[in-house]
Amino acid sequence: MVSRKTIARMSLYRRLLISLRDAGTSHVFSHQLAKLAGLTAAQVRRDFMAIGYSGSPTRGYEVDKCIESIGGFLDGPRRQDVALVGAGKLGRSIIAHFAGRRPKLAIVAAFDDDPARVEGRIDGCRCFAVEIMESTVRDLGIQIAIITTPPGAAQEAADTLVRAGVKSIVSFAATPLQVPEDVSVIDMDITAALETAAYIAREAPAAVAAEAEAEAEKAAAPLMRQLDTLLAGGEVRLDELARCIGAQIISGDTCPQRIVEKIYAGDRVSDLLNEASDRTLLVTNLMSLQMIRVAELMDVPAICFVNGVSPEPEIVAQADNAGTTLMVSPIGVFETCGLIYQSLGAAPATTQTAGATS
Amino acid sequence: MVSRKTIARMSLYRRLLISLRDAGTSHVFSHQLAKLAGLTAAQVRRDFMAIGYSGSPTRGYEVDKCIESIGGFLDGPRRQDVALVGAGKLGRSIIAHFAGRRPKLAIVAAFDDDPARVEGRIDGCRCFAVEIMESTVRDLGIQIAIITTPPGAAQEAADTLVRAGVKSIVSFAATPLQVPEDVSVIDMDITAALETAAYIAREAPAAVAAEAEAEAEKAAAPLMRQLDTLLAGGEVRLDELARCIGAQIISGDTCPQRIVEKIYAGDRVSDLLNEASDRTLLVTNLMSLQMIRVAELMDVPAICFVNGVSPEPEIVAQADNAGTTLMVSPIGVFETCGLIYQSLGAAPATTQTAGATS
DNA sequence: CGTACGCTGTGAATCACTTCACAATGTTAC
DNA sequence: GTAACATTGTGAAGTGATTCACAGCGTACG
Repeated sequence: MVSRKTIARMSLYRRLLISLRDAGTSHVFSHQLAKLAGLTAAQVRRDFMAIGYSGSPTRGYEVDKCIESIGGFLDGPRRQDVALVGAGKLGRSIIAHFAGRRPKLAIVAAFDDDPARVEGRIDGCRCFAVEIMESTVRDLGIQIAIITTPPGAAQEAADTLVRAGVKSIVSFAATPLQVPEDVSVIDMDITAALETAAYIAREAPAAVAAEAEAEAEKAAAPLMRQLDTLLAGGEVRLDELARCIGAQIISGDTCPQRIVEKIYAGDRVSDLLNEASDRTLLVTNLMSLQMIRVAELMDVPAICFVNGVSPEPEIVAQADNAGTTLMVSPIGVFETCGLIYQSLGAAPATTQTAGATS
Repeated sequence: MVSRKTIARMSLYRRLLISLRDAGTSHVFSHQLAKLAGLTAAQVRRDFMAIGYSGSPTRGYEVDKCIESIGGFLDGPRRQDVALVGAGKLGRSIIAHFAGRRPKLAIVAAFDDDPARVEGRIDGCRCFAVEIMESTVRDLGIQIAIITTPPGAAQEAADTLVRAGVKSIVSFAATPLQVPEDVSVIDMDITAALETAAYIAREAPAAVAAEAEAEAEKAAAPLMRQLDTLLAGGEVRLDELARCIGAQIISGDTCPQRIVEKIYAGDRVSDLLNEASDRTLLVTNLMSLQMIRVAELMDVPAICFVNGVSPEPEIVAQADNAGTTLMVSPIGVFETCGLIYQSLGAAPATTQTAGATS
């Protein structure tokens, strides 16, 4: 009833929503989620409609409730176990990827024909010989499998799995699998993906005026608001900007030449969600891990703390990890904004020193 | 003009055709190729139409010519180089997967932030530090990249790649990437794929009566889901243990002196897989053949049923066969565990009545 | 109290992709 | 030589997913 694509998007929404929740956001609008997911707002609303979750016209969607609703839809009432065939590098990296991630969905057994790999443990998942795969999978009642074998072994593995009662297979093998029609295969064809990428890279019709236009439109659209946004006409490099205000770059100095064309001063997460972009410098006096996370989420390239504080190592680490440049201005928000404003040269006044942790 | 899906299928067709050629086939009909690819004949014909390759109404498509035509469409005139960011297990397995595969499409450089990986060679592909990624990618004129970093680093990697001139990215990161619109991203979301598979496996029912039955059986199985793992420090012989709790040994009395140092109480097979060893006594109230098989698989020396049940002959036979000792305690799981615990002599509390499938 | 706003939910329209259906065509059988 | 056949190539129809566009609604603000 619900399409496969919608289901895949649900998985994505949930991950995004969890990030938002961890960042302290309680409500989110469809267009914000759409931006994060790289989709349209209408798409997001339709998808939520499909699982019967409703938001409020004024507040948007409640993050917690929404995560829960998606959970009720995606997760079954019981835990579902997964088997993996082919414990090579790819297989092992997938096991590692899921280890302890979703409690309701765990790769519990791996199978391989290489005796060297059998009987070992890979990230807490046991590896068995393929010979016992059919009986084991059947006995464990496993209905989901991942195939990461070489192409030659994939079909045979699939046949065995189907006999053992598997209903759904994710295949990374470079071979299309023939299965009965009550079994479904999700094909992750890496070769096809790369070759497609190559084609697109080559035939990309050198984006033209269309893009410039769209970009301009986008920049123009979400501007004016009563909040503390200082909009500069031009663009500035981060390192230049830091120099102007006498700020010290603490972290992420690998790319100080990133460009900034907008400044947001404050710490209201919800405003940040609306205003911030990958060209926004965030000036804030709230030094918290949460802030870094939100910045990361919104692709904000840099954060400027004020009053000469020294961020805790944990914060610096998180920023480093996220690739967010961190700088500290020796002066306050107001003065920092003022200085930046001045150095950017003119434009009327919208500068404000607002904030207060929502 | 040609859709992304069509391009991906081209890649697949070519691989299938190459297999056919290697098998000595010179001509192929659309319906044959369709069967191999898991598509319809009409689809195949349309796709070939898109690249302007024609077959003969009577002989079908000429394998050699067809491979050539697809090559002319998919491959560029020059070799296209590919960069890979994130040389973890997944990254390395992808490098290995493509090593020397397609002459026109080669992963020529990998990048990682772990110094331990830098400067090494992975299947003939050099690994560099991320710091030099932008300049290197630009200098090599690379337009295609694969991202296999952890989610936190993916966006930054993408930004750097875009700055370096990359036009097309294949991403395995669990984060949607924000890129300018002249750059395209092919998302291989493994998490979404697996969760989709799980959903399909679960909702797939409706097939047959047999399956409905199986479903019902399964629903009944995990009734007693609170698993209680009682971990004892010491070692005990099986026959001693049986005596302590007043259990009757039914089968496998050949080696009752086997040693037990751990007790697992419950019937969650997936937990069993992780918890059980050849020194674990399994206390369970689920008397099924399946349980015996799992025990056998894990080399569990003994199973203790509870509430004084009488196992069916079939079950006893299977246990005998497997050399698994079978005993029946006259009391319930909780009491059985308690008694054993006590008899093993204290140790503070590690008894848990945990579980409950959230 | 009323007006204006911005968001959600959703029918309808659009778009993208796949399948149908059949004329055109070369091959074989006789 | 021609009738029967199986297959291709393709316009047209169908199907499924996405986007548009707007009614309805709850809130904020005057």
